[in-house]
Amino acid sequence: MEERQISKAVIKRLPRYYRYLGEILNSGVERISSGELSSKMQVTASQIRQDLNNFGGFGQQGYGYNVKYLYDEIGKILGVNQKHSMIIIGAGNFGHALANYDFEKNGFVTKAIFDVRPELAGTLVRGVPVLMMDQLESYVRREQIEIAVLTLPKSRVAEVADRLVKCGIKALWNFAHLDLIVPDGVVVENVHLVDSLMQLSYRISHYDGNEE
Amino acid sequence: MEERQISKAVIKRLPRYYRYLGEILNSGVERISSGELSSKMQVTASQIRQDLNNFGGFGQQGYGYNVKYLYDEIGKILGVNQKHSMIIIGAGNFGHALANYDFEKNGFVTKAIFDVRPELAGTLVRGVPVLMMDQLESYVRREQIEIAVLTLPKSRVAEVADRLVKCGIKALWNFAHLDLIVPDGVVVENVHLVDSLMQLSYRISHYDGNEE
DNA sequence: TAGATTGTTAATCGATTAACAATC
DNA sequence: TAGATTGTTAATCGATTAACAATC
Repeated sequence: MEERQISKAVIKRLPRYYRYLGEILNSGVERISSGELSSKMQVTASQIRQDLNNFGGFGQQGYGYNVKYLYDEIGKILGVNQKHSMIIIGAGNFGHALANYDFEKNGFVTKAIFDVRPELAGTLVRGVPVLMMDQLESYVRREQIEIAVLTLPKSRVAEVADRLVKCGIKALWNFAHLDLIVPDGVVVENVHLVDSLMQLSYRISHYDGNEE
Repeated sequence: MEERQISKAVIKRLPRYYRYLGEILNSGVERISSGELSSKMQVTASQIRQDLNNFGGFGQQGYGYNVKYLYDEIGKILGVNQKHSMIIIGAGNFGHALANYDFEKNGFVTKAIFDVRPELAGTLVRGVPVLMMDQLESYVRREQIEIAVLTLPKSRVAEVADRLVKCGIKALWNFAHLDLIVPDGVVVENVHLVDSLMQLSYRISHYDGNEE
């Protein structure tokens, strides 16, 4: 499955390209040059061309890029052309918020929410059933769940992550404020909100202009 | 206010140093060398020393770093030694989740939540009052709010951001999936959950080992 | 064909790592 | 004093930008 190793910096920019191209597509524009896209996105045209050429030549000299085609290709690279089955662990405020978020248009389908509180058993959140933690392993195996969203208390995350890994989860989207240790082959993506807020705070006191 | 310009990469690592040092401090350890911290955090000792020396010499040759002192100093650099007043715009699921999150221990105090729905007026979320959007400007000015958390629909974010900027907000913590345009002097930090999920998806299909 | 714009190589810039003299 | 470990300079590595030949 391996093409040339792509740098983290490039991967991080892909969703942003995808978003802009989606908007441009919706506005009815058919083709775009790296120069035009560059001025819309505030990145260099050179970087756009370099980034895209990591994955192949999607453009055409003298013409530019076909917006629809490029959008679809980046979608494929990101894997959002496929369905990804997802469960949320923790039916707290955050779990609820994520269950109500519309990730489905990008292919991420939330199948169930897990919690320990018996009074939630069988209830629905936006049509998604809340199940009990003792059903976790059997459910993940049976439904071939790919992604688990971890929105449970820090103290319980490591143990739950272990259980998920043991029943073959592919990826953990971790909202707890700690670094998970997982075996090779399991992907972890962290959303450390506190870190984000601290960076904001840093920038308030050492003002240095915007944009990462 | 300007010391030497610090790179984004360094700033991004600071909250993680802060978190590890906090845990080490709690475990009762008094001093630590860059080498020890390096093996705990999976970064090079060289990077730790370089990063810290952007802000001054916090260590001592032959000894290492005093954990408590270093922890406090990084806290000061990040600005989490001070109180930051915060409002949340949008009392939806996400707004609720964030209002319930314990940011206060790091100095971020949520003062109010704003929404347009009249039926929410005067209600409380974890003791925080829900106010109506027509009171936004006067409240921000009167209470000298520093940070606004934007958890409202994409279509309304730009307009609200403008209003906040006009009444002197210092920073926007933006959860909407778009790039805000703000004047110089206002800080924007984005939390693009969809982008994070797409990176996860990319990494599932092009498995490449972990850690950013 | 002439003009435009890509794909790609080369140059530059910045960030990370290594090395080591300074010093506790 | 000898050993440890920092602070800092130098070397390396990687990412971004510039330049341009290829080509539609």
